[in-house]
Formats: sequence, C-alpha cells, structure tokens
Amino acid sequence: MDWQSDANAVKATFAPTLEGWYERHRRDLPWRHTRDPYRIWLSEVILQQTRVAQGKPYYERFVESYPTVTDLANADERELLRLWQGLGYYSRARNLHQTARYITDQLGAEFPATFAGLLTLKGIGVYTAAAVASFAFGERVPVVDGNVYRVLARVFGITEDITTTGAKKTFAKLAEQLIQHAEDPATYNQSIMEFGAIQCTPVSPDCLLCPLQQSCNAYQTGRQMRLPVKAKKAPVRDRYFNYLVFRQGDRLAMRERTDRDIWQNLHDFWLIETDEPVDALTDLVLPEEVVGLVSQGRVTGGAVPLTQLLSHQRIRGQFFLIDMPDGLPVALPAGFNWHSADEVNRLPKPVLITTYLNEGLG
DNA sequence: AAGTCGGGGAC
DNA sequence: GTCCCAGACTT
Repeated sequence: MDWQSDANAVKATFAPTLEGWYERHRRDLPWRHTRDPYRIWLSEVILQQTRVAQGKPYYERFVESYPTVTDLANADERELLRLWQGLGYYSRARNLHQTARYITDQLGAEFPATFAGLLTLKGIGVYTAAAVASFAFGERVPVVDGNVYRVLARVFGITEDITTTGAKKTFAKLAEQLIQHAEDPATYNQSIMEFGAIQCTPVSPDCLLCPLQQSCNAYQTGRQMRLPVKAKKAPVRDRYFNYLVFRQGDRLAMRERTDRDIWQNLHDFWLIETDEPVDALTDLVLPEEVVGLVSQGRVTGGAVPLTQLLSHQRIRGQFFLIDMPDGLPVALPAGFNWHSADEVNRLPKPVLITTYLNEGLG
C-alpha cells in the first residue's frame, strides 16, 4: 500500500473511530441535552477560550436567568455583565446581548439556520458558526478549535505552525475532508473536541489507550509532545536606555548606531543601558570616557522619561541633559560629533529621540 | 499578520 | 513562572 492510499485509509476511518470513542467516553454536559440554537450558541460563546469546568456554572446561571433569546435581548446590560463577571473577555457578553437583540428584533427571534447565516452575527466567528450549525441544525461543517488543531496535527503529522494563515487553511481543508466520512456531523464534531480535551491532551496524552494509536503519525514517530507546532509569541522585553544629552549652545553630541541591535544607522546620544530603571544621574555608573565631560558640564533639569514600544521590546528612555560651558572646544569620545540644531534635524533618528527633541528638550 | 482581550487550572 | 483553554475582533 503506497503512502497516498494509506493516508486516505486513515482519513476514512478517522471520523467513525472518534464517533465510537465518543459514545464510550462522553461527559454529561448540560448543553448536550438540547438542540435549541439559542442554548447552544450561549454555551459556545461562554466556552470560547474557556475551559468546560470554568464555563459550566456560568451557562447554568445564564439559562436560568435568560431561558430564551428574547429574555436575553430584554436583559439589563449591567445585570448581564454582572452574571458574566469573572469569565473574562467581556466583549463576548456585550456581543451576546447585541446579537440577542438583533435576532429578537430583526429576525423574529429565529436563529439563522446555516453556517453562512450564523457567521454574519456579531461575536460569531468560523468556529462558533460551525458549532451551532452542526449541533443545532445538523449541517455537515467541521469545527476547528484548539482541540482539533492538536488532534489533527498529531494524527496526520502536520508540522506547520498553527498560528499562520497557511496552516489554518491546511487544517480547515483536512477537517472538511474528514467530516465527509462522519455518520453524524454533530456527533463527530463533539467527538473530536471531546477527544482532544480528554484523551489527546496537550501534555501527556493517553496514547497507550488510544484508538488511533496505530494510525497516528505522531505516536508512530514519537512526536506527540512536539505537535502541534505553535510559534511562541516573542515576549516583550524591557530595556532601560539612559541617555546623556551633552549640549553646547545649540549643538548636541550625537553618534550613529552601528551595533548589531535596534536602530542601526540612526543617530542617538550617549547611552548607558541598564537592566533596571534608574531614577537619577547619580545612580548611573559612568564610563571613564564621559566622567570628565559630566563633571565639566552642568546637569539641566531632571530626568525626562519617555517610552517607545517596539514589536518585541519596550524601550524605557530616560534623558539627562548636560550643558557644557560655552567658548572653549569640548572633545567628545570616539564616534561622537557635535551637531548644530539644523544638522540634528536632518539626521535620521529613532522616534524616541525625535520625541525627546520635540517635547522633552527644554 | 499582529495585537488585544482575561481569568483560571495544570504543571 | 509557562502554557493553554469549544476564538473573535481590530488595526
């Protein structure tokens, strides 16, 4: 059997296997006792980026307080938000209310009965539209949530980074193929998410008792823990840039940045970078090259703090202005030059420096 | 494509 | 501490 037909064989048995697994392992959850699109929609919105255990009591309280979409539409906004309190992502609650009013007022309290129709509603994206369309109306459209990414990446050995647009298309296309083999779309969608939540978990999946063990690419290649691939978003690093701004008349001491770092070829001042914030000039350890300059000069004003946010760094700038005596020439460290105000204007500079020149410089 | 929105549980 | 959760929306 060649690779192509082998992969197709796995695809064909995937949905029935999960549907069988689901029958034996499904949890008894309140939203699984209804096909009311309102209650299913409510549960899906509550469960967006939220664990079942956390969302369940909220769902029960909402159903109790607002049994129908019209009840929700007529709800007091503040009372609704109070019920939502502690769930996070509060725009979900506001969109919920807005959409309930829209359905009640504009659609005669009837939910759109198709994936495409549901997708037009505020707060309903691709996942939730698929969930409601399949669970409430039986439409054969696949849900693709965090569980599905994980299960599919492992079983089919997909190594694409799931945070990219290309990967999302890959998974959506595969999910679309897989659901064609399902006996019941709603049950299949429930089963793959339940499977991801209970069996094919992010850490220490239960591969030894897994019905897909034989056909799972990740298990067969020992890569369960490596899949799915998900790019870590680079943490925002704090950097403290303490600038000594030497001024003589209208001239400023600047240099071109040439290090392998941000702002290459742009011009800035004498920089002392620290790992921690510094309040005063006296807290800075001055390098030998500038000790003499600082002692000759006069510190003007206090520290000027300015922050610039970059993609992966937060630059906390702190500017200390030091006026040098007029008349006699002042020698600068290597790489630095005196620049007149006009020259400074024309030099390419980081936004942080320009902001300081415009707003912070006395 | 990247940023923003949250609280909580598992490790 | 990190990661992730039945994602959607804005820029």
